[in-house]
Amino acid sequence: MPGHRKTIKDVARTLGVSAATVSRALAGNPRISPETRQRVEATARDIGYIPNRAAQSLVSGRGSGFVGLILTDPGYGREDSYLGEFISGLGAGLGQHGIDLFLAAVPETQSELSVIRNIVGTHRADGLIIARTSEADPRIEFLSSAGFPFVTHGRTSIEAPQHSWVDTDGTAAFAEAFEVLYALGHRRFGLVTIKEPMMFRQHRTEGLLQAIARRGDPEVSLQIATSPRYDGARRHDAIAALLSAPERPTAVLTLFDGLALTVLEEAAHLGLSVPGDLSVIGFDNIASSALARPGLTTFDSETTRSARESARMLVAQLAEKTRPAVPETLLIRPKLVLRASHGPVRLSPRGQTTQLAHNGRGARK
Amino acid sequence: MPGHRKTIKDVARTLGVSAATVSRALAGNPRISPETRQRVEATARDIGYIPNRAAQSLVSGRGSGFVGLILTDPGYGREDSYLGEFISGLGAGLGQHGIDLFLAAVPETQSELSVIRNIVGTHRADGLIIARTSEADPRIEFLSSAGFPFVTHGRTSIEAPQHSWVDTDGTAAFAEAFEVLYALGHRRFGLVTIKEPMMFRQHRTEGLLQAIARRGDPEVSLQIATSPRYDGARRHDAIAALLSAPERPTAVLTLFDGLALTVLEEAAHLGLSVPGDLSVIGFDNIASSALARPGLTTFDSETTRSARESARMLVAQLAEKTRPAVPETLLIRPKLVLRASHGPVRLSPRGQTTQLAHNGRGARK
DNA sequence: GGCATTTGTGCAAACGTTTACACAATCATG
DNA sequence: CATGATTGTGTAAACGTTTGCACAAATGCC
Repeated sequence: MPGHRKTIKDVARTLGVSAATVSRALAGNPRISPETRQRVEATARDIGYIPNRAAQSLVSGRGSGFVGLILTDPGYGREDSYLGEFISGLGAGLGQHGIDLFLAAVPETQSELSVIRNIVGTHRADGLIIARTSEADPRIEFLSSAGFPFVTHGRTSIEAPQHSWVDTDGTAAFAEAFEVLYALGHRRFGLVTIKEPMMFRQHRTEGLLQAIARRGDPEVSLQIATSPRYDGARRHDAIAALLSAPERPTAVLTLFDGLALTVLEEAAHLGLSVPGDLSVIGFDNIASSALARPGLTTFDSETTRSARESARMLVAQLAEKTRPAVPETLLIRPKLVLRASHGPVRLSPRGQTTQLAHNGRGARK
Repeated sequence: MPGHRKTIKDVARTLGVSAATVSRALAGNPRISPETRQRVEATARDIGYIPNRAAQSLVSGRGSGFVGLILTDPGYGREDSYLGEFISGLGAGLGQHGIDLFLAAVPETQSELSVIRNIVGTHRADGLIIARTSEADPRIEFLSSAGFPFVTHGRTSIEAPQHSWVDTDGTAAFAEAFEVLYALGHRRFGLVTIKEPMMFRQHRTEGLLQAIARRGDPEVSLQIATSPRYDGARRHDAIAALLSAPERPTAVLTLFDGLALTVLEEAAHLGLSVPGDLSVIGFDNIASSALARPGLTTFDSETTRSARESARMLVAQLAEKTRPAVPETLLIRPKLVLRASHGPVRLSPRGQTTQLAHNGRGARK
């Protein structure tokens, strides 16, 4: 059977030219006559020739045609649809350019960094997408020094960027949330945050603190509840404590919707009406937020769009031979999705507020 | 700079042996003395030698080390966390075997089948995972006839399998749901289903119909509401119609949780109490189901486990040279997650029920 | 019409591996 | 001590492609 895969030589033979000519014709080499190119392309298609990528990349050192995404976070996928949305966006952004997405799982026995090192070493991928950056991120340091193309979803520092990234402007969003609530009369604020040093934690928190400071209203107070990211029980406890404090906040911002939904639950549990007794604003606009009672006011973080843009940037980076002197960055402003979990403050009978130090950091309950 | 990538020759040179010896030693060829193997391995590690996969697969015809997953469904990722969970499971299952996952997006301009054909042609992947099978699935036909290794998540036919698959036993689950509700006194049932001819639709529906037929109680009736899968408005309409029928069902099964949540919403809208006036059971146990009010009784479909098993099967298939005569299959029995959306039927004042024809198919409203 | 230039093509080497075959050294056997 | 088996290693070809170099033919110029 001639079931064997067609090679460039087969094309050459049927056409009576050399393999070199076929190679050049297919590569669009200008030294091949247009007429020959035509004939080559036709026969290549006819006999079903498909270039052998292994051979190609062996000789030309050309990339693998893959862009990698590291699958690490065990909470990925379970809690929300972040991963699904992100991947959909990446796939769409890359597919247009004939690049495929390659997912590397991190086995329990290995560190994420070692997986990255392996990918870089083996050239398994031509570039990497790094999701969910944390505050001190060794991955980024390694990739930068290795000169490997990558784009992060999430910034790492406020300073001038050393690499390309796409991020959500959590700073602006949280400032906006504060202003909306302040305008509704709220003065006692709560923030539900996580222990883990993710960049988005830092940005969103700062957005809130800066907005409070900018306002400069001494009546504004802020109480902060912190819990581990994936520990449901601790999360409930922390939030319950926040809501049952004697001077409990009348408005609570949360780092992401999952936390806000828990606030909603705890509020119901404690007999607090939302938004009557308590306003709640989340972040991300996950599917459950629309279904919550009351519907959660939150920010749409446009994960899919971020992913598509990340893909675009990485592809652009791969196309250039050298790394761009000044990396491309994109800050996406999340849109406030108004639903029913926020409203004007209800004048409480015993309504005195805690003082706020002007450095912007509120008293910790 | 010696920044060039180390080759097998570098190892050979530093050791004073031939490249062939190094290759054999690293491959575990038994004709190499243990002592030499030791030395080779040591120096290889020392100088940081990483085999060039392109060269390897060029000469040995060995596979690419990738397993592909086709990203097609635009609803993927948005509605629930299926994609995220599935990918996490796949990654975990494959990572253990040093195989990587590769995601191919389907551009709007191309059909999924052409993408698959391309992957098979280019040997971009050694095997494929096909998710969410539909009732007449050309993908499966093509892959089967091409002799390409693959595993599907979801069956395609009830008959003896021609290929390996992992699936969720929706038939048994829906029968179980029916029995639970029947025991609680329900006789008027509703089913919310979708237009699209997915396999899981068929299996789950049949499970319910069979259970009804088995019961043989002429008092049992079934009304069916159908809507397009992703059309929220039509979905609401169809469900509202079902719930406001004069002889509306007292218990509603839905094909998946998304539909059940809509039932919950519509019930609230119509002033029906759940589970007092209406029992609802979903399928999949998505995150929102636990947060719904009342908590949704549903089945846990164990997506992650399915994915892990799919990966395992595919890896096993790849390891064998020939396709197994009798494909491996796995039917996972979903576990009923009892929450608060179902309960005993409330005796209605005007409680006569529709007759049920004995072929098991109920009257369509 | 001779010469330089342009244009199109072929030859052969190279990329980093694996592997069939050959061969040298060692060893047991008679 | 010759013989054959065993053991370990080297040689060289092959995988399918790209590309530097050479070269023949066609073209332009004086």
